[in-house]
Amino acid sequence: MPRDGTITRTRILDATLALAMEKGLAATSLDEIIAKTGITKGAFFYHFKNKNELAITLVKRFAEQDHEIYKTATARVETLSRDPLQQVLLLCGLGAELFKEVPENPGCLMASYCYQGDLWSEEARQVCEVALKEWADWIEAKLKQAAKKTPPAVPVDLRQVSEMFQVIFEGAFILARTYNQPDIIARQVLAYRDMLEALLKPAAKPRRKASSRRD
Amino acid sequence: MPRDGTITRTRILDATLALAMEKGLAATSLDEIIAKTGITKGAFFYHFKNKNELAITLVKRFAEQDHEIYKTATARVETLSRDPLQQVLLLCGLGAELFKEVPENPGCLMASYCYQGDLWSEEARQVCEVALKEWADWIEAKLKQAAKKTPPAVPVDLRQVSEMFQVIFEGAFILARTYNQPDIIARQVLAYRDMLEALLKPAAKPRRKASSRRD
DNA sequence: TTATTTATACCGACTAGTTGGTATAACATG
DNA sequence: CATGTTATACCAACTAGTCGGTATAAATAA
Repeated sequence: MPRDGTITRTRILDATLALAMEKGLAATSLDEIIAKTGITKGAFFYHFKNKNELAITLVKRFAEQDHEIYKTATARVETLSRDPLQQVLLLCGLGAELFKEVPENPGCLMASYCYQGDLWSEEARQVCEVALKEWADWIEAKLKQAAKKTPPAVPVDLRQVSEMFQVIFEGAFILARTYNQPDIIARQVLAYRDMLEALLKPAAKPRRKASSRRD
Repeated sequence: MPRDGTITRTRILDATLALAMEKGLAATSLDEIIAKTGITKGAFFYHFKNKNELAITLVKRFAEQDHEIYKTATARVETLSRDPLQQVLLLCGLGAELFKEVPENPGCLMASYCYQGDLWSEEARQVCEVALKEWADWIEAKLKQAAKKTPPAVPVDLRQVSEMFQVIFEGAFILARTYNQPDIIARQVLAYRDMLEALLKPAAKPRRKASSRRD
């Protein structure tokens, strides 16, 4: 076996992700990608048959990493609490924590693709849809359990409330960039958490466990 | 004065907006723009000195139109109700109504620019920031009035809750595109409205609101 | 052992077409 | 006419993608 090509391949993907987050993949030329990776045209086209295949590969990897985060995060909150509402609230807390330490260019590759038609193939769309829906499905199940115990004071579509979890992230990324203020992401997720709590927590029953609350 | 160039100018902007929403401005060539407008290169460069100036002009127009919507919408809800919370809830209702009839490519030009670094100049950023903040400012003022009358059951950052209005829209645009399901925009705004109501509306039963939270 | 084969990994000059942008002449209208 | 508006022709730089060739290292064979 010759030199290990997967290293180069990974470096291409990493470089491309960084550039895509910074300026969008559509506006990123292959020359920039190979320059940042430190390889040549030939090497690039050995690993990817064209730019579009690179785009698909990149978003698939992004979705896989998202899936890993989903699995570990949900598993973790399910061990931290037995109450479904608390589990969701904790998940929000974890999400906020993830964006406490601010990444260089906070954003979502899927959202980036959304607004760049060339990359938004049906294949990429489906990958993203699946990746997003698993979060909403999990949250919805939890919220419905919670609502059974303590029905919300106003009639509300719990599916939408669940999908709002993703909506908050995607929207917050955009505001973070527009305001040049990355901490808005964590703040928004926490605000969403608090609104969830107001919507679904038991009214005045003294059976409340002390949950540590950040300041 | 000879022929009226403002017509051509407007047609250029309209064509560009449509293309930018569909595939992103970075991936849209001037040739496509002039083809869609039905003019030639010469006419284009008479009206705009380069592509970047077109981008700035377009986002400024977008922000102006947004400002008009803001003015009429807030004025309208302020006549429809005297209660600040109801005004905000009505504003959400209006927002949902706007996206009931689905536009061809639901989305926000500002968000599109966000993810395409070339266009995201500091000038464009500031235009967007101002446009977005006036909504949040108005909502925040209303929610603070409402919270004075009926404090929320959980401690919550009302500034974040106000900015969430924009966050919901921006995030919902992305989910609408990802799910290929444009009605998610209206649904999300309505879910946000319902959560607002749960957070701030006077309790049906005039019970005591002892929010004793020891941290 | 050593020579040969084979498959993977990579290089960099090249091409055909596209890009944003310019130069300049023609046209319209007061 | 003069000024504002549009058209044609063109360019230099850049684009994605190709192609012939090279380097590496393991497997095989002498």
